Amino acid sequence: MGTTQLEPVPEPKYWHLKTVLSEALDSEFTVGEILPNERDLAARFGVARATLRQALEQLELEGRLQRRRGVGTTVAPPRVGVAVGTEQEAWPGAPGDAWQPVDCAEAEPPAAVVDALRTGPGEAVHIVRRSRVSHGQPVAAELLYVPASSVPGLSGIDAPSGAARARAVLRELQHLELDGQDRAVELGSARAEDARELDRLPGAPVLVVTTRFVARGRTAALSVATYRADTCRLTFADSGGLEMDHGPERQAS
Amino acid sequence: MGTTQLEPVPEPKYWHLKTVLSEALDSEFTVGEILPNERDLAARFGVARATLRQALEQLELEGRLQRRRGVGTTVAPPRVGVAVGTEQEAWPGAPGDAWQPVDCAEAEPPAAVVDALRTGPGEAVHIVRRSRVSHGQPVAAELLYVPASSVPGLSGIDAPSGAARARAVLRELQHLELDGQDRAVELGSARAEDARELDRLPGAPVLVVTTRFVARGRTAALSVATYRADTCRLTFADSGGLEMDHGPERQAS
DNA sequence: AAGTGGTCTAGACCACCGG
DNA sequence: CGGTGGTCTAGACCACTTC
Repeated sequence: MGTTQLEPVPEPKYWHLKTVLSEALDSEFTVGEILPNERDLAARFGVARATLRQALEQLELEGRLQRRRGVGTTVAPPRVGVAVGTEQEAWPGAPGDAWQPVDCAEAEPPAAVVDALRTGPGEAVHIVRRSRVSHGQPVAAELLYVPASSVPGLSGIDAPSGAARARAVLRELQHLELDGQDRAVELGSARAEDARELDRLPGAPVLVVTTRFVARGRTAALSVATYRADTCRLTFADSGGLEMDHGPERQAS
Repeated sequence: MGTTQLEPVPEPKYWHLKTVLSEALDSEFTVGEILPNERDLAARFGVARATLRQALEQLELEGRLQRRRGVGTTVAPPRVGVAVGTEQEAWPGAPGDAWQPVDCAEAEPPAAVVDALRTGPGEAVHIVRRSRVSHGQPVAAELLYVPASSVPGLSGIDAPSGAARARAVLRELQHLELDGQDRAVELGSARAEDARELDRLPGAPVLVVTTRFVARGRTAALSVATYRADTCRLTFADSGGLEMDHGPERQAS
């Protein structure tokens, strides 16, 4: 038999470590349980803390772990399915949508939004902030950009402030006839402000869902929603109406 | 004026660095241009290489940079929009879909797939591998799980191998009437095999799109597609039919 | 105050790509 | 071969939570 060559091209330590930890999580830990601290774990596996952290970071990215400064590392529950685009053909703020208005300001939007809205440069829009909660945890923060021309009813009104004003903008939106909407999903990292609202550190990975609402051939509103990528699975019930109910759902591997 | 306190609660260096680099990318670099190497950049900013790398990692995650071992770091082009779920109500392999069959095997699927397919334990399924190319670059790898019961026409046939067999399975699928489909998107990290196919390192961030195809009240096929998260923006044209054509599209910030 | 995860350093070596 | 990004180390200090 001679010498058995275990790793002709050895895989990185952190990768192997991640696999080992992943299997341990499946077999020896229960949801919510706290792991030993990083220094102990690193010592136990005979690696530097930085290497151990590289493995933990990946597992957190995959939604297997949850880490909180000053507290510890815990086994994360399975990702929650969050419905996106179920209420087809409805404006934001339509009865029964999952969002809660937070406040509203009138300001000049960032350049990327100006592009999408095709508003003139320097033109102010209503910016409605909303948040979304699922299972008691905040899962998403949204910025909804509404050009003044989409909500003409608001022009002369003495604006209330905060959430009341946000609701007023949403109410006005419903008067328009919605022609359609399209949506894009991409990976991003949380801005400092979103991170605070999502109870994460700045730079945390998020799924950015951009939705364009079209009325009268124009983009009447633009929603940019950032979902916690570690805890959320975005679900799209395109048709057929069947619920996607597939248990713990590990990544097929 | 006294001493101006710049950072009462200083933000992390890597975060500040990322901002500085991001602005430099916008103003002083063009797509495809190569940046100075990491050791030089770190020295220029007066930080350790590890810290500089933390900033670069974030920028790569956001699709602003592209790094390749042995080559260097280049300014990435804007993310490509990849249509997902445009061809509503169509089986995989329907004429004109974006995927290219690679090969096909018959094997027992992972546990998570068994759950979703509701096949019995130990029951083998056809596993079709497909790949998707956009703008000359591979953007996604797919594993399509098809229970034998969904393609009865294949049972007695002497199976051809490789792509031909994959095409045969897809052809058989079209005979079923598709009742509906639902889809989920979540963040994952590339398995070693997918990473190779996507020209990335193992563990690279990917968007995992799971699609369940329903026929006769059962899940007749399950697709698990992993898209490069750094280069892809998944687009869903839910309705209205308007193209989403919003230029360079930075994250609204 | 004690303990946790988060940031940062300075250095080393490795795997890969190109000329 | 030289240069690049990728991995790994051993240590230090900081920010935060909890007791």
